Amino acid sequence: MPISMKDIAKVAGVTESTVSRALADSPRVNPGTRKRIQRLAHDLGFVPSAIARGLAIKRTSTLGVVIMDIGDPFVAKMVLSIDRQAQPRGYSVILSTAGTDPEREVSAMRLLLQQRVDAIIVPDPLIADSSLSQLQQIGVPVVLINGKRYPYSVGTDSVAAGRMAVNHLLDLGHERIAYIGGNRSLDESLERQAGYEQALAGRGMPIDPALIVQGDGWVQSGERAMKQLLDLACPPTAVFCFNDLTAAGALLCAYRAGLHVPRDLSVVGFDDSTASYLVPPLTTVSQDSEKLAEAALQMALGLLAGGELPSLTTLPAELILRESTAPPRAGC
Amino acid sequence: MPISMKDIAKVAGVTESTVSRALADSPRVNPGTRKRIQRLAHDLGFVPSAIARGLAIKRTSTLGVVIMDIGDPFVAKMVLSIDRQAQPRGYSVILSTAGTDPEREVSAMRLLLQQRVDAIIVPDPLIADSSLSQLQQIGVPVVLINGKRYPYSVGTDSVAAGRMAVNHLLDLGHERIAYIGGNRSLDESLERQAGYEQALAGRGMPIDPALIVQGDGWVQSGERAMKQLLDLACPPTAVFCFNDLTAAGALLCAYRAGLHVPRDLSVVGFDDSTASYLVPPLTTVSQDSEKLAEAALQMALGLLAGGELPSLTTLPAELILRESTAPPRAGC
DNA sequence: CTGTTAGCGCTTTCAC
DNA sequence: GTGAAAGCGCTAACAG
Repeated sequence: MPISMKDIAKVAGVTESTVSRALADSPRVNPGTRKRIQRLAHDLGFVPSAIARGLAIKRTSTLGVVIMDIGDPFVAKMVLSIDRQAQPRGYSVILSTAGTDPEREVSAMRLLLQQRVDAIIVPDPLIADSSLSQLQQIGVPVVLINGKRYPYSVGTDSVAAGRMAVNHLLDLGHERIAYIGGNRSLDESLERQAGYEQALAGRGMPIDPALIVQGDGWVQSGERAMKQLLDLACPPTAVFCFNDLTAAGALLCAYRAGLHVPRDLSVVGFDDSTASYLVPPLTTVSQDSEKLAEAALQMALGLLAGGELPSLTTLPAELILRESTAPPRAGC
Repeated sequence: MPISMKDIAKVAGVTESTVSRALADSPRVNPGTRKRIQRLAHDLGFVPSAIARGLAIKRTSTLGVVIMDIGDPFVAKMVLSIDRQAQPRGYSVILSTAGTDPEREVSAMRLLLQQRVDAIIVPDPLIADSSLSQLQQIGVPVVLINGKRYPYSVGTDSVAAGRMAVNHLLDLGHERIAYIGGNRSLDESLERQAGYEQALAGRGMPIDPALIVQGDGWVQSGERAMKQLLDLACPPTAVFCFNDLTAAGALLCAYRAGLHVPRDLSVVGFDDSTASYLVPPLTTVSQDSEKLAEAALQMALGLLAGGELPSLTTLPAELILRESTAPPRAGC
């Protein structure tokens, strides 16, 4: 069994409270004894019990993160970023995977509540509208990342991001630009699509429904969707994808069709999760996971402290130009 | 404040212990009252405090996972798998990122100990030899994934895996096969390299030091290493890479050099983390993260229960044939 | 079957 | 500057 403050107290010939104070660097303890106790604690290999402390002060310095367990690289990146941001603030991250069932997202939170996490962060939530209201009653602050239907959320400005991506393609001279959506985080997909439509509208270009096809955020669906697009009488010369995985699928489809990217087809992804690994390296819209994590944390801790409600925080996205986009070769 | 057993007890007109028993489905309580209390607890929205429970029984049903925070997709996959395996066993996962500094790996563990995790799992450890001994003294079971220098570890049989990968290339008729290593998990890289050498030796082929080049496990290093190999007077016709990221770099390099994979160059990766997204889809050695996680958990929980020391568990790897390997086109 | 009591390891008034 | 005492929410003997 690990040694406790009581043990230290005994050895130091003081009482437990003094040890507690000394270890907390309280000014209300003689500097001499403080030093002595701290040394002693160190020498004895004392490891304070965060859970006992948590019980006593009713805060655990612990953060819950809920994800569906699908291996979305962007989500993985977010988790790591959240942890990296939490650590210096003295917070530990407890993970809870929910699977793809939206119902389970709430039960995953319940698990975290048992651990008495101080707050909960949910990247790319799949939350049903019906559950949204519950979040407020849950007892601890809940902050969503990219879940704009909920008051407390931080997210990328996906509409602007979509516009930016498509404007880039328009600037290159493309006239038939497709969008492959994803249902992974439906709101997000719709926003990106809105940006797509706005960009086209901005140039007075028509929106061809045949050029909008839904995938599910995975490679395979991207491949399938792209195939469908290429089979069109007048196929697109460029495609904007819901995320990098979808774009990877599009790339693969082009490869199999013997098309060269970007010469014959331009593709742009989203997330910058996997984009730089691909051949060719993918032009993509980058969401800064580090900044998102930081904003989410600040909001969560702000809510904890009972601060003013900053409500929704929106971060800009950045278009990363790589090698998957170029001027179109030919119209149809 | 969340409601407690005491609250329930008051409402139910019984004592706290009865509530505790009822909620634990203890047989030592009247089925009638048990039911009643359980309903009551549910209706009151009772969320048991895992930390109080942990304090009392000295087990938290909590698992620590230490990773360096680099975004290795394989590690991310492992974390998710561990969590997925832990959940049904009633365990929660607490994450602790250590950065790339091996020293911090141990301090990350100290953090987890504060949370009184029941056991610690470390995927792809970077642990210095000097720290290894400390792990045993840490007070809770520590099991490493792919860290064979430590008694308690589970891992892929990387030597066999390397052999398998290279034998595949040999079977295709390749005679100049390179290995691009990684320092990410050095032991692992050396084992994979050993497998490479054994396979060559098995066919009576010489080992050309010029064909072995070290990377660092990242895409860029793979690209750089591949370039170096292609610049050889007599370049390899196939390359076996430390991991998929390295292989992605090799792919990229080939692309830039105008080489077609697999026609002009065969490449095989390792991990199956990112392999299926690539163009062309990568032939790779798959480590089953789910099985690794399961084995690690079993070992950890076994140690916790004071069971027999299963010591090192080795799992087989599987070669996944995709589209990045083919017979060589020409010798040099 | 249920209540009483003590205690897990720490913090925090309130006195001295 | 330090000690004594109570309590955080739960479990676990030990009685009855």
